[in-house]
Amino acid sequence: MEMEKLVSLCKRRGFLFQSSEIYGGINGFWDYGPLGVELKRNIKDAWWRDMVTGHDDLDTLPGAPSPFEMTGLDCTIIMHPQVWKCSGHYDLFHDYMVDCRESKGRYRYDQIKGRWVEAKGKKIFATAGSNSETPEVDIERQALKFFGMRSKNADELKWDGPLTSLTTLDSFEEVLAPDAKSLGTLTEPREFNLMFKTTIGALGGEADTAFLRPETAQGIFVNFKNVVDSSRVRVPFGIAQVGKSFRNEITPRNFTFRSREFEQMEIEFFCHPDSSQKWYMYWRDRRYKWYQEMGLDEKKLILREHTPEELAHYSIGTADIEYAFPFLPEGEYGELEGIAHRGDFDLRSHMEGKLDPDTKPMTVELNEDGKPKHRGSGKDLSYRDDITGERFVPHVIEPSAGADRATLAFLCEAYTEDEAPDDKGNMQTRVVMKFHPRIAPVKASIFPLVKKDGMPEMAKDIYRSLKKDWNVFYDEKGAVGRRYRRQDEAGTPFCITVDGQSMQDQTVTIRHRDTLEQWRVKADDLTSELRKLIG
RNA sequence: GCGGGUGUAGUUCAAUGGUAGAACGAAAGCUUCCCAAGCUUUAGGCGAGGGUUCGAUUCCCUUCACCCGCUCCA
Repeated sequence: MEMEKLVSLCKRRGFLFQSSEIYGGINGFWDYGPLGVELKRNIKDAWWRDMVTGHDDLDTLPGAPSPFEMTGLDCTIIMHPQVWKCSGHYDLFHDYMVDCRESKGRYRYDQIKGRWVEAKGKKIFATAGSNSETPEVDIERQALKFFGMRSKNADELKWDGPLTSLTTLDSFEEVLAPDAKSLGTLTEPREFNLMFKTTIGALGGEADTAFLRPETAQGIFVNFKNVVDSSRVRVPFGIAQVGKSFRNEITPRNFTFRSREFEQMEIEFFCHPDSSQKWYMYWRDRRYKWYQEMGLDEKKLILREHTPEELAHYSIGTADIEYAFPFLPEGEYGELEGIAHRGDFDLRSHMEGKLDPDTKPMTVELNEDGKPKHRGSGKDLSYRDDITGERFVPHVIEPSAGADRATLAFLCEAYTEDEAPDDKGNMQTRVVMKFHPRIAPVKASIFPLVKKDGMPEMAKDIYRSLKKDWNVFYDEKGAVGRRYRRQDEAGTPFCITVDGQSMQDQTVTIRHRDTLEQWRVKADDLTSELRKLIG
């Protein structure tokens, strides 16, 4: 499927529009149209229903180590700035980048490593980029190439000092960039603010700077104690939240896949440290299955465990659920959801001050004065098990899903072109959005076969009665075949048609979107029939 | 942020230094007893700003957006 066809259908049928389009659009922001808003809401509702309100607290679910509880939360987008300092976002999101004028490459300032080296009477700082697995080797190769030397003469290179970061240099004059052939091609470090800044108060100055949240998760962590104190939940339990987040992506790309304003569906699941590994595996497998149950093709979906090098050391595991989006090259997948084992990093950071993830066991990161770099709340966020009497800081499993990415995946998955006969029996290309009935924007469309003989009246009655339970649509205009095809493009799974026989025996036909099959049911049974079909 | 490409109606496209056409789609009506192509009618557009010119949708500059590659993706 070509992506342009889907993008054009989304615009044409009102799934997705570019934000602020009449002003020329704005990069990285997208609006959901009349059909899109229903689709996305259905996805979010299905998630909330399946994970939270529909959750059975009493029994042990298949694959789960024990029964558990689920509850919800809805917190603000703007939070106390200290939240982002302790979460680590403040430091991580203020990356300095340098660009190479020669290679056009861009590098994280602090991740370029290099060594001073002298040969042929010239001293340079040879470097390797952050993606280099063998920086020492790459740096030597760079140096040899620059000096025009062969590798057998490598011992003529006079190294001065150990591998060090570019950040230790005052000037880039003598720097040989990772992919450059000449010296001094790097620009000055420039700050990239990956968090959106805003100002609190009409007169706010620098001291009143706040941030739009880059993830919903932190709101759950900072409310952990509130939820425990107010809701009688016991570990293990999860807190779910759906809401907007904001990231100043450097390059928004691929339709809505990488947007600057986006919506997340996140769970923070709190459990005992001893059982966290099992819970991690439980959530990973359960969430993977969920996408398949909602209609994503198993063959286009992978569960990718992060390699040990990708993991934060405090994490036992992180897995991505990834989908083979059509805009990606063959064999590549895009992340829909990440399931991360986060240990006690977050709760402890909000208690004690931002932890240094590179220490083991983790200790609070200190500044030059030996004080915490970012102070925590000082509040006790540990949990006491009333039955065992044990007190501990729970470990956290975080299934973090992108609502917009899920919506995009379902749109891509649904887009189908097949062949259907026209009124003369000739086969015609038919565009069908094959959404799972649960997420289809419109559940059913009701038509009078022709606009006379009492059919519209009966069809309208049916429309009104079904409207109480579902988003249904009524259409009496034009040829019925045209009306069917219009609903196919909207992804409506069922079309109900009132015909001549209906006037005699009060039955109507139901037409299935994917099979084109039709069968008759009593008009009075439509609600129960649809309930069966939609699930 | 860099390089390349593209911006004309809701969509897909055409033409032109003298203010734009088509197809499909949409709307209204007619017809129609089951899968978009029957009839009539209607609405709708040169991404934005500036310049050159008597005159710019067309040429030039800037900008914005989209696509591809690089970069980035905590």
